[in-house]
Amino acid sequence: MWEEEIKLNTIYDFDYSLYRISFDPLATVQIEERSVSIPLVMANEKHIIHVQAIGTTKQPRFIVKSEDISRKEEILHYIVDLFEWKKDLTKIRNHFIGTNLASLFDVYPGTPIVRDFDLYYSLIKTIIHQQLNMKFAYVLSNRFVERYGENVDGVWFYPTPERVASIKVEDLRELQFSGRKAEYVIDTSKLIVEGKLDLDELKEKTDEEILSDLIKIRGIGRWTAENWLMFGLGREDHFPKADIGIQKAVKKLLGMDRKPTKEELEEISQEWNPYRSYASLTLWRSIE
DNA sequence: AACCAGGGAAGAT
DNA sequence: ATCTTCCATGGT
Repeated sequence: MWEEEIKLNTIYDFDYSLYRISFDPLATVQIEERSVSIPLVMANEKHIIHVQAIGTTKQPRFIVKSEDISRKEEILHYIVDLFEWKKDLTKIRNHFIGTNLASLFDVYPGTPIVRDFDLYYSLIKTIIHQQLNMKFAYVLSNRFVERYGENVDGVWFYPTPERVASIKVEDLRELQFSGRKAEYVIDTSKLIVEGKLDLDELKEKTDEEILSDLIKIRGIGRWTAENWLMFGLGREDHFPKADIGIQKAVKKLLGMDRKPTKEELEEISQEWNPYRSYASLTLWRSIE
């Protein structure tokens, strides 16, 4: 067992991270204790990492704990990367002073990109959630994880690509996946197992390269690819104009009586560059 | 009961 | 290239 205290030199609203993570009913978030237990597979070993906030948005401090002392540095590196504790959110908030999002960034300072714990999880979850309301989306996700994933000491480890590649469309139909969605999930997993899709390799490429690579895969469109860039990789400058939540938030922001058009979204997002992902996060947050 | 949901593919123009 | 239709199922 080891434990490390970490102090940040930026604003950072970790309670919002916990809130977002808790959208997933299978996530092990303790809101009162301000902590989360995170599953991490490293070199085929399963680790559980406990992260607890002990500071404030203005002065963020955390305690990170886990078991395996021999992996301490690697695990800390993963956590700092996952929660983006080296990003300067103060600078990013300042970028929005004087823009059309100034008031929202005033209400919600230090909103981080809340990244998914794992690249494969992020992609498959996004495919499963396509076109579904959040409630049913998580019902499907949970059935999927409970049937094909693994629970260790109360923490769920997401199904592996190998496991998912071996299941059949009918198996997922039983969980109330549509046939099409079942194909997308299984076939994408097969691509990964066969080495035709390497998410860790993709990570090194530019946003544009990743988008064009992912969109070639059946079942992955622009919305899914952009979501993966944001929530899988934490890329800073994406504005998912196709997302219904974003459209609603902009409609509310501008007091419109209809959804904004693509052109209008393009127009108002210009001044957010190069931090459009943070603008998107804050917009989503404004309607949650 | 009708329309929507943090879409995408395939077909039609 | 851009617009429509279909897919599939629960939520409101």
